[in-house]
Amino acid sequence: MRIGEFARRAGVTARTVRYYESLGLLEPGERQGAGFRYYTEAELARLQKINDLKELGLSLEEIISVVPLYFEDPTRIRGKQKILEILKQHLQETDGKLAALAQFRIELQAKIDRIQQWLEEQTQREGK
Amino acid sequence: MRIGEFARRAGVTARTVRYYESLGLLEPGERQGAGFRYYTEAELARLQKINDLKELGLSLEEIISVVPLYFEDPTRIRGKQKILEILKQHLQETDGKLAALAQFRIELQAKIDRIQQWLEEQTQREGK
DNA sequence: ATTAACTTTGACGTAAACGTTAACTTATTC
DNA sequence: GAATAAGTTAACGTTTACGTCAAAGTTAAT
Repeated sequence: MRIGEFARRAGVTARTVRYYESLGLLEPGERQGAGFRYYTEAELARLQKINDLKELGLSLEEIISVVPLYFEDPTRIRGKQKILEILKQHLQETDGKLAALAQFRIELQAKIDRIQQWLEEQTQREGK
Repeated sequence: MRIGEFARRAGVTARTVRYYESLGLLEPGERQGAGFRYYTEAELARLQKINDLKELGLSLEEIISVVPLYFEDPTRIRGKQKILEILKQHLQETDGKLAALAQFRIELQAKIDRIQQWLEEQTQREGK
């Protein structure tokens, strides 16, 4: 498929796709005819995974180092020792974020409960 | 304390402090003498909470709406209904992120285990 | 053949979140 | 009192992640 359909199906713009290619996040799509890029379903899956990782708050630079793990045999990737270190660091950061987000959630819930309860008391006090 | 010490203790720069004040994230520090800002321990606590929320990936704009809840009686804050909606949305987004991060962690751990096991097999195969 | 839709590259613009610099004043230390 | 450190505002610079535009060409449908 061409870049417009590729981008649409992934929920991004063609500009984004060319930008990711320039970063090395996406392979240069196979060029045909007058230089048009053509993409495969496999490449679409990769772009969708990139989107997922972005949603997690990873920067594009971080995604560059992480995304190969989803589409290549990890044992065949170059520089495994280094990747192992990067992964462990990611894991540690992820654990920290999980804990912080869970705490944030508890605090949020408590405040929601408090405001909600107060509003209900106000409503009852108004005789409604 | 003055802005330099205030920033240092919070782990940010004076530029950041002035920027946050311009956004309304921080109260304008009390001015003395020739316009120097002076800050209190309470304001330091607020700045540290802002940092914590930033670490969670919230934008400064989002932090503006969330941070008052930590330092003011939620029932006394203006526009409670609206804040309740914002909080509920945050809670929903936080739950989504928690689930996604947990999944991401599982995937990361699995890949770490796989690479680690392969490396160990390599080492044993080398008779070392 | 015509036309609409799509593509290309390059480059400037935008937003968020500051960093850095300049010019000037004040506070602190010796 | 001099020297040094710290403070002020304003403004331009930087980075990340694109958006938008221009100019020109290609592809696909009719």
